Amino acid sequence: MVFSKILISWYLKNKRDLPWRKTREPYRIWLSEIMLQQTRIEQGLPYYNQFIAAFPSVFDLAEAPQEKVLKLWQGLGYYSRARNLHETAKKVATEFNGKFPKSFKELKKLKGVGDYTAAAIASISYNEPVAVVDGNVYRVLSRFFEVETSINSTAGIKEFKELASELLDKNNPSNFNQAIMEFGALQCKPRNPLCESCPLNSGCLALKNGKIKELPVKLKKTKVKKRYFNYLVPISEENETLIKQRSGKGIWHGLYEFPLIETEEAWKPGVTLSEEKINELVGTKNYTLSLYNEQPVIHKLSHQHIYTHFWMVKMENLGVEAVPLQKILEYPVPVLIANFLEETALENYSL
DNA sequence: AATGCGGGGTC
DNA sequence: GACCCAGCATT
Repeated sequence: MVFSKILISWYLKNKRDLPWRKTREPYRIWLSEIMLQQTRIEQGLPYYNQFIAAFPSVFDLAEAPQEKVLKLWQGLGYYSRARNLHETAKKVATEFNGKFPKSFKELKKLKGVGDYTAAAIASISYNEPVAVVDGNVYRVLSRFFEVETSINSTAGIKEFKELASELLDKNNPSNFNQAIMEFGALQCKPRNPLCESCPLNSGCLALKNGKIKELPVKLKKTKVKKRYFNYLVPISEENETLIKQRSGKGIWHGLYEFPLIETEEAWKPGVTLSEEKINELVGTKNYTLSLYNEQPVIHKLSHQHIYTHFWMVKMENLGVEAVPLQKILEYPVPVLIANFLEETALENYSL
């Protein structure tokens, strides 16, 4: 039997019941694909449902304020996806009359839509015969064909794309693409794949040669950088605080946070913060400072470990940018801040 | 070609 | 602690 036939047959029997599998609407397929980039289905699923409920059409998404989009995205990570999502929605709504481009080539021009996502939308929504190559595909193909080319090398990317294209069932690109990904997620898992029950085990070269654990090959380890954050949590007698939107290229661009003092070194017991900087950030020298947590909260991201101290800063009043404590839960914030707000129930705070 | 970008799950 | 997840944009 042919590779593609076995996969599709396995898929039809084993596929999960997922909301984006009940439609071919490009809007819904696009939304699901953006959300699932580098994201597990279990993590993305509730976000998808909330987005569809809040924004049933691309026009609804286009018309929403950015803050509302980011708030719904809060906790999903890689926030540039949400910003690009919104920008693309506006473009599709206003320039394309709400219709998504109808080919791989045109889809790829949309912001946030790369090779994988364009292939996924084109094949699933329009039956265009273009093969997807995601982490699942790399794993399945590298194992079955015992390909040792690194999946994050230029040569590897090209080789796997060509291999996937050859194998693609051109009469059923939608099912083939979803089948190979679902197969990678459920059967040919990264760790402890289910080889005994695998419908492809008789032809799998890595299994035959004992190379399952070595494949796929991926070069370079990610090195983790340590950072030291001191958040000032201003609280005025009016029960107001300060919260600002992050900008620039770094993490959490577009999300809100308290005034931040980042240091090069870890905080040591007994050390306090520079009066000058506090004055600069909260706009007064008349404040009472108290450290909220002696033990740092360690927030772990893929490439950074952020050692965090929160400092309560009490003062009489804040400037025109002050935000009522009751409003802070409306802002999109990093999980690090959301956890702090959850723990302190700051919106109910009063002096 | 290399790097940065989140948060959560698994082992 | 290391690796991975329906990747992409930028440099």
